[in-house]
Amino acid sequence: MNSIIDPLEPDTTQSKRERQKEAKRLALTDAALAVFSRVGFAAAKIEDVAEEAGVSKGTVYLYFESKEQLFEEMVKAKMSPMLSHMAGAIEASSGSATDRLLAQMRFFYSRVLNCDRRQIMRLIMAEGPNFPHLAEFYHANILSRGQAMIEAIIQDGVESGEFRQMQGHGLMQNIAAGALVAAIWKTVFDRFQPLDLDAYFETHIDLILNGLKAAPTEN
Amino acid sequence: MNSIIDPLEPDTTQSKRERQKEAKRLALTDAALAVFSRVGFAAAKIEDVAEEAGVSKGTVYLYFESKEQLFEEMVKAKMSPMLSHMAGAIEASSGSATDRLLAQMRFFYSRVLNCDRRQIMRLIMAEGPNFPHLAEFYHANILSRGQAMIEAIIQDGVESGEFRQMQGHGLMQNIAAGALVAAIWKTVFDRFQPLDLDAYFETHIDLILNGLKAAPTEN
DNA sequence: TCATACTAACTGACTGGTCAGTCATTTATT
DNA sequence: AATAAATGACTGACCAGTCAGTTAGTATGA
Repeated sequence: MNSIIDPLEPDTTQSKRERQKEAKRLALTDAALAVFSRVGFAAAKIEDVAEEAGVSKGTVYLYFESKEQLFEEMVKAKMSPMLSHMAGAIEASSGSATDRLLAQMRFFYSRVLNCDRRQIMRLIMAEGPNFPHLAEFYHANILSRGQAMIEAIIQDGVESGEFRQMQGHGLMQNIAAGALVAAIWKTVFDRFQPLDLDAYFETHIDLILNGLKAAPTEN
Repeated sequence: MNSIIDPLEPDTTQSKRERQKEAKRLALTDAALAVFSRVGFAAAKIEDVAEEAGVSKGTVYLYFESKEQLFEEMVKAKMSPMLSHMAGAIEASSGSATDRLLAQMRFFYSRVLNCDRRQIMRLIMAEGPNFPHLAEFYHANILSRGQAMIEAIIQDGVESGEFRQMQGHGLMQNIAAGALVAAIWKTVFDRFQPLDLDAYFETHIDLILNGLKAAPTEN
């Protein structure tokens, strides 16, 4: 229970209080994601976030300066796993370009679209204009990296003869677009026309890979 | 000035009052689009809409029952041109499937993405969960029709040998996705990384048409 | 053609409810 | 005992929606 038991364990140098504080911070960002997803930023009540996290309203303000800051911190916290994955993925380069592109897309579908993280994408689009900080952070840390990663893979594919040469303006956006639309559809229109994510994923990669593929008998 | 001058003119049977009322209604929906686009539904003030339309706050409530209704009516009013176009487009069927698909996409880019109407798409995505009525209307009137139109074109293309057969789940969403993402990018990330809509359009159709194209030497 | 009465359209000060953020007090930990 | 963490009643700003009062347009009669 105290730090004497295992003084070398990297994260157990924390006191009980520090661990509790960290757990509460996590509970708060989880609750914030749930509440903001449900009703959007403006209509979300701090009191509801507090209740969902099992604390009182005042406590929220011990962890976050303001509603705005809570929102921004929540997005950053929820997206950091994506960041570290992307950082690693740009380096790793085993397999064909096709396989690597597929692996990235599969990762994105399973770790973002198929869980509550997809709500964050909708929130960024919805609230982006009101949170220039956040839009900039998201662009600099997620979109730019995603773009670099995809463009590097495409470039390799062109050199290996798997893909044809395309002029690149908006290439990343067009390739990722299907995934984004899936996130939106699931959160807005699914009740009227349900979307089967697995089948959708197949259509998406089929269309994109065929779209990128070098023509076998061109010229 | 009065109706005796030209009693047969179809739209001049209206009194001066009626014409003014119609003009004011239009001014109000225009102002509402501008204000809602700028700050989102919740943060928008009715007083700002009123000021932008050149009337006082009370007047807004002579034309619309509530803030919600103003928002929904605005979306419907701004989208009705799309509706009539789509209704006609499903019938008209000259040219190859490729040409028809291209024509539809070109129309969408020029009449929706390249003007302030693209803000509506972002608003639907942002506010959709809070406006089930509106999401349903949008799905039933815009998305379903768009889907029917695109699938009909694809089907014709398959029969004529232009396109390959694809299993259709989410085909419309994947084809239209690039356009949606362009709308979002323009309104959220353009300031950090500007998007040239014309070049983007070229990439989009290039990727989609190549993705749909039947392989020349298959089987 | 003007004067008058009538009515539709508009106005903006006001009300009532909501909620972000505060802080004196209480509770838990060391 | 000392200190850190948590609480929730409270405050002040904000704003959707109202309505008594005002203005502009229209119809009628002299």
